[in-house]
Amino acid sequence: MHIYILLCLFEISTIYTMKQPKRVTIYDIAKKLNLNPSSVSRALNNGGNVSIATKELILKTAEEMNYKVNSVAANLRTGNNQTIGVIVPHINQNFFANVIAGIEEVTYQKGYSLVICQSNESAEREIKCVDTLTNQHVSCIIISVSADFKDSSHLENIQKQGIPLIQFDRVADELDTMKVLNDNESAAMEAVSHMIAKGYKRIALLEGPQNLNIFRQRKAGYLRALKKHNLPVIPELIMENAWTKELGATATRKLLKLAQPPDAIFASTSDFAALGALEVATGMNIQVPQQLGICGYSNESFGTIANPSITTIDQHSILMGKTIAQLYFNEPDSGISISKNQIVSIRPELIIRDSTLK
Amino acid sequence: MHIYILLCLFEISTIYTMKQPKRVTIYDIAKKLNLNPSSVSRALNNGGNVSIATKELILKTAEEMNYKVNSVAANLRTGNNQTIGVIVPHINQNFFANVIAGIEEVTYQKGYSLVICQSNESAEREIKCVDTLTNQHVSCIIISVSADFKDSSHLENIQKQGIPLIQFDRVADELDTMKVLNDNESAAMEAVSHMIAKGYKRIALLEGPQNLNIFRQRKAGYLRALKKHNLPVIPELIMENAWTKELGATATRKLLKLAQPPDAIFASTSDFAALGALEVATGMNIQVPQQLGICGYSNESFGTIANPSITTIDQHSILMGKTIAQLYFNEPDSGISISKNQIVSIRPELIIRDSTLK
DNA sequence: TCAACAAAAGCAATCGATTGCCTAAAATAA
DNA sequence: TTATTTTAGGCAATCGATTGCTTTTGTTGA
Repeated sequence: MHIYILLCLFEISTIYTMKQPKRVTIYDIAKKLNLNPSSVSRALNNGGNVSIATKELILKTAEEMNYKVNSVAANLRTGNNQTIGVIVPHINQNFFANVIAGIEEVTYQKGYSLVICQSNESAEREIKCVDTLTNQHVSCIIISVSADFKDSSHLENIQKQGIPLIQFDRVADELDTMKVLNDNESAAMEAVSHMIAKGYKRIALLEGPQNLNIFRQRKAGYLRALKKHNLPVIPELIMENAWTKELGATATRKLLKLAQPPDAIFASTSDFAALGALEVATGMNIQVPQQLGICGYSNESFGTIANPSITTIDQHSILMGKTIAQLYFNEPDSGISISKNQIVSIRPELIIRDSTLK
Repeated sequence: MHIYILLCLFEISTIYTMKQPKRVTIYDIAKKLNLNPSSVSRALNNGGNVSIATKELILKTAEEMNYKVNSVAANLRTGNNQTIGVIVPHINQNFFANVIAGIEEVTYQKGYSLVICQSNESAEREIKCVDTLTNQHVSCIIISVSADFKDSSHLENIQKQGIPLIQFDRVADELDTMKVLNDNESAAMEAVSHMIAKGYKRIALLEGPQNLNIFRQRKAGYLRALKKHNLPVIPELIMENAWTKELGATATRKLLKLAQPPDAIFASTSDFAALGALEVATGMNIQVPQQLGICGYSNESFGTIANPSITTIDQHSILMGKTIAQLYFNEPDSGISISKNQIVSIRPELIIRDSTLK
């Protein structure tokens, strides 16, 4: 009976030990070696004022005791936590996943880690993400705003807290921050000009939410191309909010039912919308590209697989991510650069495939 | 001249202020209200021992002074930082991006944030990621190991530090941790059985690196299906390391050149490999699915777009992510559950499309 | 052998929030 | 009115690493 109870207690203490194993600190190392914690700290950080002999002893003991630095404590003291926060609408969208991969590639080299948040296209949630990251005192916040974006006070607040802010792709234009952008207008203009050159004359536009700069810019590029080539702007060919495959399909159905249907569609929102358009056209026995040209945006992986393959615009997303991170590291210490409204523009690339080759 | 210098100093101090604006702490609030920091802390955390009047005053003042809690300091004191670390081979692969999105959905609800690392399929880098996360004292580490995975001492070390560890998809079988897995063997068996039922008799296997459990399991499922239906195992139809589109294409070319080529290919590695196979077959004027059946794995978005559409296996990746996070939150405090070798298995789903419909 | 100096190691404050314990004040009961 | 109990708020230690300053030890040169 006694033995049973003893075993029980032993069990409980084991569990407790498992839950909260006391982690080894520099104090433990110091005590073991009869040294002062400061010496241990200096040894571990390659600081001066430690003899080579004790330094090696400390390093060896730390290794033996399985010591791991507590970055939380170190960060509190030094005030710099090597962490960068990233806020995107969705982690699992190709473009954003690639940008993050690009950022990570650079930050990893520098020994920084990334904290990722997704806003789910909701402004409310975006604000919460910003709060989380500012509370954590991250070294920098990188953001592409949600579709639901309304006002930028939460972004201004980041700056007020003294945290460098880098916006990319979808940005609040009016805010004076570092920005890494695609030249959407030029890309759209190039795409539409290409279609005009191929002989398309009634080019429809599938546009995205106009509160986002990127969709405004793409529309501007579309309009500029028409103007340049003396083509009229036909309002009934401009379809609002067609930025998913389904919405793209719906918009295309409407377009193709017009008395004077378009002979081409520029799905400025995404390749998904372009795919929706393609499927609708194919379903109606309309020949692509002969009767209808289609151009997408974003260079999704399925673009080459579709039949016909889809002309699109590549945004160099991984490069974009790398550029963002480099922008931070090139000027990490200069307070003034933050206010200089530094903008880096990446030139997207038109990828011509079969869907516009009449 | 004096004025010039003064201006200069002013400039410099401005820059300095921008770089390191002193952030408002509870001490600032306490001083302003002639209170003790402890009261401020209690007021902000809804702790007791503060009158409603002072509490409201404190909250109002905190708001006015634009106070943001310093989570680093709070975490150091409480020892619990609401952060979960995730290590995956690549952030920008569909499957992993979706799993992360699933994890994030749950952790966000709980007020936790995610630190994401990618191992780039390198064991060395994976170890560094583990170090970073343990140093940060994250509350939990979630990992899917790299293709380069050799030994699991770094994972054991996570447990030694008392950090709960959840492995998913690609796991170190021998380690006693929580695991969330796909039932790869059953799924593979189901897929191959389906092909056999459709009349395919010489089914080739494109297999992945056998140091990864998932590829071993899929192979086992393939073998079990053959055995069950009394089909012989033909070694020359089993192709090693065919786990990208290119490698899948190369393997397929070899297979189709055999004296007795296969009449079906099970690309157990990915839809990409299946796509490679499909393109090679199409290029050789071999009819899919009439002359050659093809089945992939992972349900990539292009599966429906390919011609013919590709039969595949959906891994329910977002659900998997959610399950992982829930597993952590259901048992966050129970030391014993960690050692119970808790395994959750998610049943993948065979998605039959045209590429196997002879 | 001793002064002068350099190197090594110790001391103690600090970062900012949290929390157990204690005291003062207010509210209630006797 | 006094005794007793709540309630509000203050004090000080704590989490673990870092770092300026001081003290001790060791080395070099005279």
